[in-house]
Amino acid sequence: MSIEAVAREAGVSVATVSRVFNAPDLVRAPTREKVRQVALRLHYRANTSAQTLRTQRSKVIGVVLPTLRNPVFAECLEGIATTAAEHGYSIIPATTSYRVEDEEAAVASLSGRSVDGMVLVVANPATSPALRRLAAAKLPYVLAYNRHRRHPCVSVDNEAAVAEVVRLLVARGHRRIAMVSGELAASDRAQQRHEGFVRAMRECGLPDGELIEVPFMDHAVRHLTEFLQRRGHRPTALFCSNDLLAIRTVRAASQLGLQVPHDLSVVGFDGIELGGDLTPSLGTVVQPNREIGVECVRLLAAAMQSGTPVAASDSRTAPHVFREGESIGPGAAATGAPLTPCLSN
Amino acid sequence: MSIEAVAREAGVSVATVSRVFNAPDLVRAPTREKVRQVALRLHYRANTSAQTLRTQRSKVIGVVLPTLRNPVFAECLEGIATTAAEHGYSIIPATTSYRVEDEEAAVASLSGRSVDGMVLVVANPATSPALRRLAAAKLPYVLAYNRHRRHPCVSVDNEAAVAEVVRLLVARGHRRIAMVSGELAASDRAQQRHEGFVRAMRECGLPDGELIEVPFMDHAVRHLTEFLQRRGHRPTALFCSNDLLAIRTVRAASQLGLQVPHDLSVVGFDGIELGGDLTPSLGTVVQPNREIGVECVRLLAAAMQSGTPVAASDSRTAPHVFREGESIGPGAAATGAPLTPCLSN
DNA sequence: CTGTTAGCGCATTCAC
DNA sequence: GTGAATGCGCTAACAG
Repeated sequence: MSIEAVAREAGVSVATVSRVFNAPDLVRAPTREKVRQVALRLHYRANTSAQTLRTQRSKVIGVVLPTLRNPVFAECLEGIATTAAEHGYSIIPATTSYRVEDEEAAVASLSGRSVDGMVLVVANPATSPALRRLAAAKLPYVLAYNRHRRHPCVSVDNEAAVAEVVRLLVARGHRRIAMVSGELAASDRAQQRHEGFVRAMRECGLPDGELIEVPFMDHAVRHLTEFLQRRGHRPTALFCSNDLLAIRTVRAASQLGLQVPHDLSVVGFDGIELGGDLTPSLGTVVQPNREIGVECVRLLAAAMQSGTPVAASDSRTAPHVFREGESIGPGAAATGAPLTPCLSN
Repeated sequence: MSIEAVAREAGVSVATVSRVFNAPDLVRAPTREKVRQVALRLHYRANTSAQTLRTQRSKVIGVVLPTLRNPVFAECLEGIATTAAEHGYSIIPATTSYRVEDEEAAVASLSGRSVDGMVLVVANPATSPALRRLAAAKLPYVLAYNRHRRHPCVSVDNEAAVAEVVRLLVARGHRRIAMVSGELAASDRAQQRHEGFVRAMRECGLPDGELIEVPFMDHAVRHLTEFLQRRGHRPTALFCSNDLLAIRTVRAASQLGLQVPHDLSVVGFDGIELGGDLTPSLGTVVQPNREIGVECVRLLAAAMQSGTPVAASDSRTAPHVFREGESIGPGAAATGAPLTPCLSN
């Protein structure tokens, strides 16, 4: 089942067989058909390693992401995989568990696999050593979810999205709004969303919104339960930096006997598919997770085609949409207080 | 950064450089160190394609699964990826969207990538043409979640697990129990779980449990809503063939004003991580999804090491555990009716 | 212990 | 249009 076997069986040279698959036009139709037939009969499949070695192009895209346990990334990877396949690429995923050192290791490992390009979700593009390496290796790459002016990124406008959420909550009468987040230091997304939150609260003339930082996802429920218990003058709405956190926030509330949304409104961010099927359904900022993956691959494919790296200026801002959900109710402060100016936006 | 460059720079032959990385013991310590240092300085990374071409082993495991949008498979893939990495393998995943023809395509594509082995989740091992090919190609493979005596599988005992669920529901007073499933024809798991359901109901002396078949996951909620509405004498408990379905069942109930678990108990199957954080938390049969992936890779690694295919007799039954959840309440029929014999098991 | 050498399977000049 | 020959980078004999 090597090219040579096919050549022999078809009574032509290996070069001709190669041409039949890589440049059919250069081969006379009868010869071409003959070869194709023989190849089919012998179940011939070109050896990818040999092709890669010879052409120096592997037709493989490396994918680095934090974890598949967060549906956001699983959905995105699905988009990446599908689109890559459409373009004739395979993918090799590697997960980092949010560990920066693992980002480097993953990039190194994938480079060794001589991938043609990479899609990655890093903790923070500004400080990622993995990215320096990539750039140095002149390997085309695109970041997903990250957002940085010096790197090619596909992501939503986190700050704008959060601002919309805050305005919406305010419009519904909420005044005491707090934000729930994982460690801010852990990712640029968390920082940007928090940034947007702080700014939007200010613009709405509200006191600085409190930040509830949950260090470990595993302890989120306990952490949040304690917070909600401790606070005397409880927030009427919690904006969560991601859907997984939002789901846990709902649980924490319920464990204290608080009804969502009656006693507490909860908003998420990410738009994981499950969210809409939950009870109460999760109000959230929906990112087009699958499409983000798709777009990353498209950019990458174009770059790999032309042999040029993807430029930072090729970055795309993916559209986000707010999805209404039953987890959001009217604020207790529906006292007819005057609407703040920011609502006119 | 080829092996030759390193050899030249270190003043040794390429063979020595190769040995330093593949059989260090064969090289005198000083030489070894010298080479290592040079390699490090030159950022040398062995070219995987060349290695593959030469050794005929790619150190890659192909993974075929239905979708990453079901957390079950995402969790499993995470286990596969991690364990593969520990064994020095990369993975190339391919998704089939539950389409049998895509299973074949995926296997073909991965074979072309000359993977050393494969982990797959197929619709039905008994009828899968993809598996025939694999066996013919003498490529070692392991099935995850599938269960078939003629193939090496890692899976839980679906029938036994379902029987436990039924008994538990009966013990809590439920008598009218129905099962919710996707298309039975779509997978052996669905069939086995249904099989177990029917048998357990019978063993408990209950009338044949009704089956609610939901053809498309997307319409699950609507479908279930209609069912619950239509039925006069409604079941008091619904056993769902998987967690995604269970979540949607809860939603359908809630849309009709039914309280879970007060008016209806819902049990799932799969044990996706999210389930425990939902409100109400999801009672379900927990499969060790990550571990299933881990075990598949272990079996595969052993086989690839020894050059022998994985035998059907190497199949493992992964332990399942029932996770209690708030979605399960007492049956309305807590009338003090005598417990059925099957409860003594 | 180390060096020389022959392919692994293929794409791609360069002749014809 | 087609064939012969070269080498991609590496490992595994085999020689020394």
